[in-house]
Amino acid sequence: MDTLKEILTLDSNAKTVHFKKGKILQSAGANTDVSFFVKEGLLRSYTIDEKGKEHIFMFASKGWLIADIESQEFHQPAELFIDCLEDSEVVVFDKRCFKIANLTTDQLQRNTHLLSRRIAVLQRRVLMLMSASARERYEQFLISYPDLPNRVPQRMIASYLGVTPQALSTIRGIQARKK
Amino acid sequence: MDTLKEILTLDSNAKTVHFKKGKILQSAGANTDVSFFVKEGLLRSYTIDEKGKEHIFMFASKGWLIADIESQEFHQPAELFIDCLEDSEVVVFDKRCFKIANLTTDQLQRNTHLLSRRIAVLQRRVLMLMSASARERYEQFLISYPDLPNRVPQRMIASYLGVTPQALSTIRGIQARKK
DNA sequence: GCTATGCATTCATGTAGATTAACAAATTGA
DNA sequence: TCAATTTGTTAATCTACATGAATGCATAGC
Repeated sequence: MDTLKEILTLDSNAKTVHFKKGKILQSAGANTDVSFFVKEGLLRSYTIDEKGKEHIFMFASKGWLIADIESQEFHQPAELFIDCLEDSEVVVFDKRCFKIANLTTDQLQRNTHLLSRRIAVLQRRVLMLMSASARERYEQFLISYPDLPNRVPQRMIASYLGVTPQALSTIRGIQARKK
Repeated sequence: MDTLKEILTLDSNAKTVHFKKGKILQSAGANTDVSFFVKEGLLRSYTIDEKGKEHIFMFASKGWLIADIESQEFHQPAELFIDCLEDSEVVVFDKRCFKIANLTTDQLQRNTHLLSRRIAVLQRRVLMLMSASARERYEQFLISYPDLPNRVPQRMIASYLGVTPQALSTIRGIQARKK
């Protein structure tokens, strides 16, 4: 929970807030002046395309940061929605607290490491989306996030994987029959 | 070119090397103790899947860093190949130079910004792969990287987009006829 | 300069996964 | 507690894109 300690020391305005399941914390089109740190519970970020279809970009459980980094970096309105999949305790803090000049070297280093790991996860995600079949992506997902299938509806896992709920159901059916 | 200056002051072993087009700088399976900064020319990183098919992860032209961040972060053998698409001048430096304790705050901050932008680019890439058709991804690519079509063979653009060269050719044929 | 290899295009066919729909089971809410 | 909604499953059809193959051009190597 080092990240949490840092945030609290960095941004005196950061506050822990309790949100109910279903609460929308950020909507596409809004400005993106805050980020979220999950103390307890489960959040997700997602887009809605022109056809009204949801595409889940990431899940964030205990200990994770979640934010629309693309929009923050390019100073544009949010592209992602962020909402609660469970009742959650969330630290809401100003994204700029990571850019204040008087961060300690230690804090910046730890931050660098967090960002690098996020890049690593995204690198894998891109390569999987480009080269692996839906079944392979699902199997990899189960290994990477073994607790999520118990916590989120299957259709959201499908959305994260980039397939329809029907396709994922079929994959699971085939796998179950193989045993 | 601030990045270059930083690298040279940080890693006294960093050296500029000239490579010929086609030169492979890193192979999958090798250890990943170095990163590459492109002073001039064009590099790319890519995987080769079980069927022997290439999937281009990124292009790096003048001013870009390229490395297998996933493998570096998780201390695993490289998953990506890196090679030269043009005769190139490249600064080869130890990745650990970014982790040395005595970086200045300013250097770390600039590094943080570089990493954030990379995340931003990857976020967009993931969302595109999940929600956009091949044609839409191609049109977006032309906007984001207008110079690349003149510098790399079309089949590599197809590989970056996650489609076959034939599919991209068909898309271009349709677009040309529409005009 | 000529051959060989690689590249882009086009077409015929195959297929993973989307779409649509119908139904059963689980969850939610008054 | 019971109706209403959401979720997961299965199946029939459709479609974007893959695969494989043939052809014409460009490029590179000898």
